[in-house]
Amino acid sequence: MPATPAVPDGKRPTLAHVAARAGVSVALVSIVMRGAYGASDATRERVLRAAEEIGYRPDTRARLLRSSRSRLLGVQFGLRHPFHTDLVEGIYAAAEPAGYQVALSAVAPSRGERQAVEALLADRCEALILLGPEVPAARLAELGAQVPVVSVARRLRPAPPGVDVVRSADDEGARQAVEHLVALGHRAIVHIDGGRAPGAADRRRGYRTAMNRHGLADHVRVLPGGLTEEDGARAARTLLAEAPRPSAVLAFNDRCATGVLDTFLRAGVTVPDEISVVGFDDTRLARLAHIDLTTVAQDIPRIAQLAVGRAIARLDGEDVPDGENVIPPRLVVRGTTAPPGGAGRG
Amino acid sequence: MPATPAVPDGKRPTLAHVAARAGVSVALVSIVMRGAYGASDATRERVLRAAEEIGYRPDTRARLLRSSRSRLLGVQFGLRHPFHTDLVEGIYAAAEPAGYQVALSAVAPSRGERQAVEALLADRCEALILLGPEVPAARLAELGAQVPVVSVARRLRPAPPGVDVVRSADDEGARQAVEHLVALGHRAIVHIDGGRAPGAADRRRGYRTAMNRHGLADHVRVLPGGLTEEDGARAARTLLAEAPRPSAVLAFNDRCATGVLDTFLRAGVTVPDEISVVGFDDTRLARLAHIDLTTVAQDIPRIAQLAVGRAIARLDGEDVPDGENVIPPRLVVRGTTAPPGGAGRG
DNA sequence: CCCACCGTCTAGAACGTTCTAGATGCTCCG
DNA sequence: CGGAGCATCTAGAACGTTCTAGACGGTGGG
Repeated sequence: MPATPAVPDGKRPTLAHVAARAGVSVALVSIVMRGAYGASDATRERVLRAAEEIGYRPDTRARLLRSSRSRLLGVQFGLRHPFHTDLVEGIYAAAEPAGYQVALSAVAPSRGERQAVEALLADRCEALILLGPEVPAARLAELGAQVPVVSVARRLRPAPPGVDVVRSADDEGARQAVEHLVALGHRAIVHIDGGRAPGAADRRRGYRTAMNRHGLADHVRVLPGGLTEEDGARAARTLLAEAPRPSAVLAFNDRCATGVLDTFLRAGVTVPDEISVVGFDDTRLARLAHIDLTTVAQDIPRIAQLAVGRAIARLDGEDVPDGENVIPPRLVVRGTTAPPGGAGRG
Repeated sequence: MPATPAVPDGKRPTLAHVAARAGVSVALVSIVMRGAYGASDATRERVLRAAEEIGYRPDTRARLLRSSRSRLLGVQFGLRHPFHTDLVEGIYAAAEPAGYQVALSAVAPSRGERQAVEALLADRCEALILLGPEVPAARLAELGAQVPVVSVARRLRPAPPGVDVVRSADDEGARQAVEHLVALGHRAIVHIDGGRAPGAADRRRGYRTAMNRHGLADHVRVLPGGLTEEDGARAARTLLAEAPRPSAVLAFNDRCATGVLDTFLRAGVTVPDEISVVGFDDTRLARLAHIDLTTVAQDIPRIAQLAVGRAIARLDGEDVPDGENVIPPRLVVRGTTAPPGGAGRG
C-alpha cells in the first residue's frame, strides 16, 4: 500500500504539512527550519527528514511578512552596461555571505528607473543600491528618507540624509588619462563627455583641471557625448569633419570610446597613428585585442563590497559618518594611445 | 496645529492606516487599491487621496501570500551573456503588458544555477523561464513537475512534461554559415564548438550535416571550444600551431569568435584574408566596426515573446501542445568572411 | 406593501510564517 | 522533598493582504 501523500493535491507543502508528518507542532518545525535554538537533535533530524520527504520549501514571502526584517537588498541596474552587470556579480558575492539576499530590478527600454525602484520597494527591500541612477537628486533624497540608499557611481553634493555615495574618483581618473596623453606629447586633447550621466561632471572637471595645470587651457574642448556607442560615433563624426583634428580623444566610457574607434576606423583614420583614444571603465570589451583600448579601470569588486557594506551598516544602525566613499581608479595603458604624429603601434 | 501623522513612527503605512484616515473599512480600501468592482466613485477618490497623503504602497509579499496567484515569472540568466541580457529586456517587455511581474535571478561565479532557481521558487514564482540552463535534463524534469518551465536556447529531447522549449534552429543556423563559406569557395572549414553548452550539439550537427552534403566529409573537424572569449582563444592557438591551417572557422558564438579573432590578430594572421571567421548570436559586439563579424542572428524579441507566451498559456491552463518552438535564425554577412586565399577585405 | 434585487460596504477568516508566553518534565541542589 | 533551572516543546497571536459571506439601505415590479 503506497503511503498517502501528506500534501493535498497541487498545493505546495507548508510548515503544517511537515509538522503533521513529523508529529510535532508547527512552531517547532519553524525552529528547525531556521536552525534556531530550541529543538533536540533527535527531533531536528526527524523534522528535516519529513521536510525532505514531502519536498518542503520555505515561503520567503510569508517569512518576510511575519518577521520585521527582510534582509533583502534591492539593486537597480542597467542590463546593457557591462559595468553594471559586473558590479551586480560583486554585490551578490558581498551580500550573500553577510546573510542578505539580493533582489534585482533592471532598467530597460520598457522600464524606467521609477518603475524599477517602485518594484523593489513593493518587495520590501530594506535598502536600495542604485547603480548609476539618473533620477533627480530630489528623488534620491525622497527615497533616502524611506530606506537607506546607496548611490553607486553617481555623486551627490551634498548627500541627502540616508543616502550614501560610493564612487570612483572620476576627476582623478580623467586627470590620469590627460597626464598620460600629455606625457606622450599631445596638446590638442578633446573630451567627449557623458552629458548628464552619473560621473560625467567629475570627469569633465578632472579633464579641465588637468589641462589647465599643463598650460593647455586654450586647447580645452568638451564635445557633447553620452554613454552609448552611438553617442561616441556622433561626436567622432563631428571631429572627422574638422580641418586640423585634435590629436587625442578622451571618451566618457568604453562604450562611447568604441563608438569613436568604430567611426574613425570606417573613415580610414588610423588609431593611434593619427589620433589617440582613451576610454573609461576597463570593461572586458576594452581588453580584446582588436580594441585594445587604453582606459581608466574602476575597482569593481571594491566598489561592490563597499556599497553592500554601507547599506548593511546603516541597517544595523551603525552610526555611519556621512560622506562619500571615493575609490581611486587606475589608468591601463594599451594600444590606442601613442605619441602624436604617429611613431605608431606595434 | 499640525495634523498628527496617521502612521506611527518608522513603520510603513498599511491598508489599515489608509482605512482609518479615509474612514472606511480595510476591505474597501483593498477593493479600491486593486481597482476591483464594488466601490462608489466618491469613496474611491477619497480612499485614493488618503493613500496618497500618507504615502501608502501595497506590500507585494503580503498580497501574494493571500492570493492564490502570484503572477510572477521567474527568470534565470547569466549576467555576462549579452544574449541573455537582451532576452531579459524582451521578457520584461512581453510580461508586464500581460499583467505579470518578472523576478530576476542571476547566475554568477559565486552563485550556481541551483541556487538561482531555488531563490525563484522560494519567492513563489508561478513559472520559470531559464535562459540557457546547463543543469542535467533530469533536474529540469523535476522542476517541470512543480511549475511550468520554459527552457530557452536549450533543447530537450524528449521535453519532460511541464517543460516547454523555445530555441533558435541552431542546426539551421550552422548550416547557413557553412553554405555561405562553401559558396565563397572554402573547403577546410573547422568548427570550434560549445562543448556541453545549450545549443552546442545542434550547431555541431548542423555543421556536420552541411559539410557532408557538400561532399566535404573529409574536412569535417570539430575543435573543443566553449562560450567565452578564452575558450575561443585557446582553440585558435591550436590552429595557429598547425602546418596547413583551415581556411575558415565557425565559432560557437560571438564571444568565442572574438576570442578567435583576438588571437589571430595578435599573431599577425589577417582576417578574412588568411582565414575567415563566423560567429553566432549577432550581439552588439559583432556589429562594431573593428570586429564587424559575420554571424548568425537569433530573433531575440520573438524568442522572448514566445517564452513568456508559453509560460502564461500553461498558467492559464490552456492545453498547450507539447513540442518545441523553433525559430529560424538568419545569417548576417559582414567583414570577417571572404573567399579563401584573400581577395580580401575592403 | 412585500419581496427581490442591486450597489455599496463591512466583519472576519484565511494565507504561511515567526514570535511571545508559557507548559511540561527532567535534573540538580540544598 | 521542594523548588529552581534548564531543555524541549506548544498554543495562539501577530504580519498585511485578499476573499467569502453577508449586512444595509434604496428601488422597482407585481
